[in-house]
Parts: sequence; C-alpha cells; structure tokens
Amino acid sequence: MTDSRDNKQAIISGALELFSKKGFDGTSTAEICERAGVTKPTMYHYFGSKEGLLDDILLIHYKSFLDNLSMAATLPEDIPLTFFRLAKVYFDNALRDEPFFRFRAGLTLRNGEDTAYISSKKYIEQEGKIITDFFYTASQHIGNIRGKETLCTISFIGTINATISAYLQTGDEALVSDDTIYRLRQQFLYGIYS
Amino acid sequence: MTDSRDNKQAIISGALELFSKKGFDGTSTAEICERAGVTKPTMYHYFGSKEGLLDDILLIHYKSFLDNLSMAATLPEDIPLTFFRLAKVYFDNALRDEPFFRFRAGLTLRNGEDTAYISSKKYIEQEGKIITDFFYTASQHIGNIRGKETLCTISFIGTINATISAYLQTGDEALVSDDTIYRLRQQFLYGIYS
DNA sequence: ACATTTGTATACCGTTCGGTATAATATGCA
DNA sequence: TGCATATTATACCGAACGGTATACAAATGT
Repeated sequence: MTDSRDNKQAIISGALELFSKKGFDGTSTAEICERAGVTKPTMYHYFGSKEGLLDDILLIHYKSFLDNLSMAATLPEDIPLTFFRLAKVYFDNALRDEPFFRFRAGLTLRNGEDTAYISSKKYIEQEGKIITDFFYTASQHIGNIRGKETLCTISFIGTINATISAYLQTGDEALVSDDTIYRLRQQFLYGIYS
Repeated sequence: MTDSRDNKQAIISGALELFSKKGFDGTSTAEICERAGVTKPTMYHYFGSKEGLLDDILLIHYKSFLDNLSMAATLPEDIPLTFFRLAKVYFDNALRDEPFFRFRAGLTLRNGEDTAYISSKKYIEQEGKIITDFFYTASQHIGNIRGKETLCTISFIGTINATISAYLQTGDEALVSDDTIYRLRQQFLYGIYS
C-alpha cells in the first residue's frame, strides 16, 4: 500500500491549486482526483465531500497563517515593530504558499454567497480581528488614526494583497522587501489619514 | 406583450448581481431566469448561451467604464489632473454600479482559468493599458517612478479597489472623497517609491 | 496465520446542469 | 382581417455533476 499521507497531501495541494485558478465551483471532483492520481472513492474516503475537502484545506492553511499573524501581534504596544511583523507574515506566507494566497486574495474583495467565501468567512473575520485589534492599540498612541481602525484594517489588507499581487505578476522582488514595509508603515501610521 | 427591453435588462442586471455575489460558475441559468421573471428559452433567445450573457454584460459595463477611463486620460501631460480624473472614474463607477465593481474587483487578484476571468481578460488588459500608459507619461516628468510603471499600475488599481471596498463595507463616505484621491496622488507620484 | 483496519478500484446512482424542440401567443403591418 | 415576425411557455434532452455501494488489496496487530 502506498503511503496514505502522500495521496491525502496530493489531493489537498492539487485541489488548492485548482481552486485558486478556476474557483471552487469551477473545479470538478473528477478533476481533483485525476490531478492527484487517485479515484473518487479515495478522495471521499478522506474528506467525505467536496466541501469537506475545502474545509480541510482552509483549516490547514489558515491555521498556520493566523497563528503567525497572532504571534506577530504579541507586542502590540510596540507599534512600529508589530506593523512590520504583521506585514512580513503576509509577504512570507504568500511567497511560501502562492496558491493559498491567490485563493485568499480572490475572496477578499468578494463579500457574497460564493461557496468558497462562505466557508472562508470565519477565517477572514479572524484575520480582520487581529489586524483591527492592532490598529485599536495603535490608535491609543497615534491620534490621527483614531476612529478609523476598521478602514485602516481593510486598506491595510487590501494594499498588502495588491502589493503581493504586483510582485507575483512582475517578479519585482523589491516589492516584497523590508523597504516596502517601511514605506507602508510610514503611510499607514503617520501619513495616510493626516 | 411586455416590452422586450424590460426583460432583457432585467436578465442582465439580475445576472450581474448574482454573478457578483455567487460567482459565474456558482450561478445557474435557472436561477438567473427565475430572478428576472422569464423562462430559460427567453434568456437563450436573447443571449444564446450562459457565456453569451456574460459577454453581453461585460461588453455593456466595461465599455462605459473604459470609455470614461480613456476620457480621463486625454491630457496625460497634466499629471496631477489626470491622476485625479482616473481615480474619480473608479470611484464614480463603483458608486453608480456596485454589482459591477464587486464582480470586477473579485477577478482582479485572480489570474487563472476561471470562466469569468477568461472572458474578462481582454477588458482587464485594456484597463491596465490605460493606467500603464498614464504612468509612462508621468514617469517622463517624475523621475522616481521611472522603470516602475507596471507596478505603479497594479498597486494603483489594487489600492483604489481596496479603498472602494473599504467604503462599501464601512459606509464611510470620506473614503471615496476628493481628499482621499489627493492623498493617494501624493503617495503615488511623489512618495511611495522614493 | 489470521482477523481487522485502512486504502484503492470498478462501476454505478440520482440530481442538476446548460441547452433546446415544439408550439402557443402577442404584436406590427398589409 | 390576416399574414409575418418576435417573443414566451411547456416540456424535455444528453452530459456532467457530486457522491456511493461493493468488493478487493495491502498493511498491521495478535
């Protein structure tokens, strides 16, 4: 018997790549299985349903991402440091796991009834909460963002994602460098809403 | 007989709203017809296929959007003015036609094999060309963005869309005000890459 | 050695999908 | 009025979808 974890992992990573390119509804279970080199009963043996597979994918990838975000925000009073760390988690995660970034980013601007969005909603909200909490802490020391914590959050995530997307399209590594983070930090904390 | 344009328009606007919420692949033709109050043969009489309907929707909405963008860029040498006008087209269009914005924005970060993305690709490229052309003109007068025209384009579109999305979620009208455009302009032309 | 668990393959099911054949109905024009 | 042209409704099609019953093969624990 081949190692079961190989097949399971092949299904997960292959499916995520397909979802990120063609969307959840645009990808068939047959396609997922063919790409992973398994048959449908094998996939249903592991995940129970197409949505179960999606849930597993989201759980695994979001857990690592959100854990890293939370760890980056353990010293929220050190505002410049925390901003830097948070942005770095976004960059690192996207470079290490491009399909997951594409999948995530494609959902961020779509707040509707898309199957994949509904399943991702709770994680997107957790992500938002971590960033919002940080901006609330920051606003206690930096007056000009007070009252704008929510919009700081949305703009922060949107701008970071746009920057990563720009890197993935152009290959310009300067985009995901520390310098970029310094500039974004300057804008968000001291410039953008003054 | 009811006015045919009513039905045709009802199908178009209803379908766009469904597509923006549930995605193209996640919306069934039966759903589209039910919402528009017509039967499937009626829809197929007008549009030939589900993709034909999508193409018509894209043609109508993108034409207006791209025309406005082109008109905003008729004086590219006046860089501050053109930047302002371009951003304003994005804001105005999104406020006037929210479903189309959501649909567009949901595709921007997803460069893959999604059905809706493939059909939209040519328009997205036209949009990109208009903005890129502007930044090339601007870079002839503003040295610090030279060589970064493509990434300026992607970041500009991404940041604008993130800002609009923030407005749609928070309802904070200050986000889509002229002041926001002034700040973005300052950042993009004189601050962000210096 | 053998029962049990785990994983895989063949073949298939019911449903929903996009799409259509047919015919009835409403309108514009003669 | 009656003909021609659009437009709509009923009813249906083949294909693809998500999902499964069954049985068999490989590993594991005793």
